[in-house]
Amino acid sequence: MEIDEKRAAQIFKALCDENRIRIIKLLNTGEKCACKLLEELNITQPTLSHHMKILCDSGIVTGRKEGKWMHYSVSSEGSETAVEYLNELTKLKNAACREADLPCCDK
Amino acid sequence: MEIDEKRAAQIFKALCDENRIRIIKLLNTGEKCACKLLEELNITQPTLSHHMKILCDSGIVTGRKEGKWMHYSVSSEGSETAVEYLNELTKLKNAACREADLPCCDK
DNA sequence: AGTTCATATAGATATTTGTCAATACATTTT
DNA sequence: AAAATGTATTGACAAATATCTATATGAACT
Repeated sequence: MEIDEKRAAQIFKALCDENRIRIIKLLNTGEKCACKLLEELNITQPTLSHHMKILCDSGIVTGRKEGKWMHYSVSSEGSETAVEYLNELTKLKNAACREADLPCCDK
Repeated sequence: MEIDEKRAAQIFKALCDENRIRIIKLLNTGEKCACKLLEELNITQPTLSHHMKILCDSGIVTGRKEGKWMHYSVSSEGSETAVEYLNELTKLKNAACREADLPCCDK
């Protein structure tokens, strides 16, 4: 897999705010509506809406509108992508893949 | 595992900048010294130093000083922690773990 | 149609962040 | 000891971000 830096940054940016981490933890046990999330977080409704947009745009969370209510849940597809990106980034490439496997700065 | 929001945010914050993603990609093929990284990135030396600090503080990268040179590599321990955090956050808890497994906003 | 309620958007603001130039620090070499 | 070299720190600044209040949008119910 080829890592697109911009896309990777977007995905991890969605995860780099404490409140968004809390939101994902709340969605961890299943779908929840915005009003439920709002009860549990010390933020205003527009702020929640802002965070949900970032989470949905990243693909990690999906939203479902039902009447007046928005229901959010963790997207298994989106989070698999995130995990793949993280694995691909951090796993050491094997020797066959390396061209630059030379001692560095051996001056 | 219990997710510490602050720690999780720190880990993912390290990954949410395009240049830091590029740095990790460069470390993907093995340890590299700062000067080598600097050659490949369109940033100044102080900016690189700043990014390396963030990456090291997050645990994802480790640094090794050898004379004048700093050698950086992806920490397998740190990146495993990151993957664990991401998995723990995004995997749906099974029914036994849920207390709140009720339809939400069923008004 | 008008009211109510849940969510989204707009605009303002304080904080955080990425960046650079200048300088300090530390280690090697002469 | 002095010069050279690689990296870290400081201070400044512009851009991005998280937050709020106020308002708009949209859907359900009288």
